[in-house]
Amino acid sequence: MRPPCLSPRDCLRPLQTSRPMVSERLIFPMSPKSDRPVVTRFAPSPTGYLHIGGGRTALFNWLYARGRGGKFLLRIEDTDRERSTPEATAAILRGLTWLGLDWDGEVVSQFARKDRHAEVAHQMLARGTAYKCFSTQEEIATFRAAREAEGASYAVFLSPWRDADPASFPDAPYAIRMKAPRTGETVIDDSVQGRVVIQNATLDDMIVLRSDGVPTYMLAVVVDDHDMGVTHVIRGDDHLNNAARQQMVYDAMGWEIPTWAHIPLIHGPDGKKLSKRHGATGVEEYQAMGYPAAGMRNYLTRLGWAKGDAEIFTTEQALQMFDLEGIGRAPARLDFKKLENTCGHHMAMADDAALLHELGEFLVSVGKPCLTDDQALLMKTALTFLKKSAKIFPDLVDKASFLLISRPIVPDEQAAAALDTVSRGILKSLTPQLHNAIWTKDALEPILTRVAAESGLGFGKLAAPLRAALAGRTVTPSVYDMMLVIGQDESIARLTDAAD
RNA sequence: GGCCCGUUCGUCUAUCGGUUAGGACACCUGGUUUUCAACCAGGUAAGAGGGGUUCGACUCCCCUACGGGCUGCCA
Repeated sequence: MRPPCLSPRDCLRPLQTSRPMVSERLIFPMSPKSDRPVVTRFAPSPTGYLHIGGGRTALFNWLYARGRGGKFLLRIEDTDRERSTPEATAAILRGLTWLGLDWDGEVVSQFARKDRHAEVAHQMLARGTAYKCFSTQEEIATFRAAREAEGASYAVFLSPWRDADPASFPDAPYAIRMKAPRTGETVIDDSVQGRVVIQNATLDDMIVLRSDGVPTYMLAVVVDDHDMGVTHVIRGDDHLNNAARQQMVYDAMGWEIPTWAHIPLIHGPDGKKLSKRHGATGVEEYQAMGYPAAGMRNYLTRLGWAKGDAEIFTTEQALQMFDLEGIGRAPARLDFKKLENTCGHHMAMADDAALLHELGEFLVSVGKPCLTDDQALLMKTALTFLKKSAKIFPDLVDKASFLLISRPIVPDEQAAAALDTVSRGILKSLTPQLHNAIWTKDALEPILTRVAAESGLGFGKLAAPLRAALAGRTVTPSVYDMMLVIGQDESIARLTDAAD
């Protein structure tokens, strides 16, 4: 995977549009969009962090494009200067990177393209598909209030300037409004929602360029998506209604409409819109909670999408399977139990070296000390069995505590109880027999079994003090596994410590 | 208020007019075991409600209820 650039400052460059305004129609001369390579994009606003729902939207876009040999682009919708921050952009890039979603080309700054947006607004003016509107916000408010007073069920603002004679134009600031069709209907042919029909009468002439010359979001998305060659717009269904107005811009400019795919939002466990009170909403919080990225991807892919009974799959398999047809239309709820279970499968499937590496990243992300070289070595060996039962990283660290601690081992309350006088005596008789033992499970097993039998105990009774001595606690991995990992000398030393 | 979208086990979902409505998570029971897990086997559990259409509806249509979204010179 290509290392994505991490400095937002370096990344935010305007999209290279070498094509002059006259050549829009020539960008994809003859080929219908179905023949073109897929281009998708993720376009977050840098107002906070990467929301888990945004992460899933990005994932869907990434899977769809990459699974088809297409491109996945990233655009930061930073036109709201008040709310956009470079820190938020950095957080979004970090979140995507952690999820393993790499993007093609440079990150596009929407704000940096404002001149291009304004240019298109003026083109619309020239084409007669937009007009100058001199109405003030007060006039608009008055208009709406009047209509509502008349009992209108909805108040679509009708600008008096729509068909006004240019000779009557005052010398005043104006906004550019799209001249939207007043009658008929706009049909959104959506790959997820199906055929959605919007009555044009319910839509007003939206502003494409504000009176201060700043383009609006509605115009900017369309221009950017077009210029970036986006073929498939996969985004939250909160944009479904917007799609109708945006489609009008495509029509006004004679541009080819992309394939729409409006996916449902993610809800919290209680079915309400996912918010802070449900706990984690930011992707990075999930990283800090210790969910492995591969498990996270798998879970998020299955949340709102399905292909038969497929539940646990690798990213490569997801790339193969993912399609728009499998996306559901109802919002899905986050289920932490299932997330954890999915992560457990991925933990068990993971390559040891890769897992060790990701564990290191997890420790860094939560500000815990990195493993020492010695610990890492032991961990690498222990991973072969630890990963089978651990689900998330904190789980893994906890199960590995026996190799992270060092002598003298301080037993916890239960461990101390297990190391009573009788048990210590048994350990005392066991230790000498280990000095010359061959350090394999096959060789150790008969020794421990014999000692247990000689003490008149079942092996289970011997295991308790062994755990206490080796790990300082009573809940641990198998005693053989632990002894093999920490080695003969260390094992004997710990047993000797405990026996005294 | 208006418009748009949605509604299958507790949760994620399969089904694309005819199925004993399937799988996964969770839960319960049993097994295995060296503790906790993990693992294995089994079980409980669903078409929001009401009308149509049809020989036959979870599936198609309408209404209601509930949830969500949009309705800005925000994105």
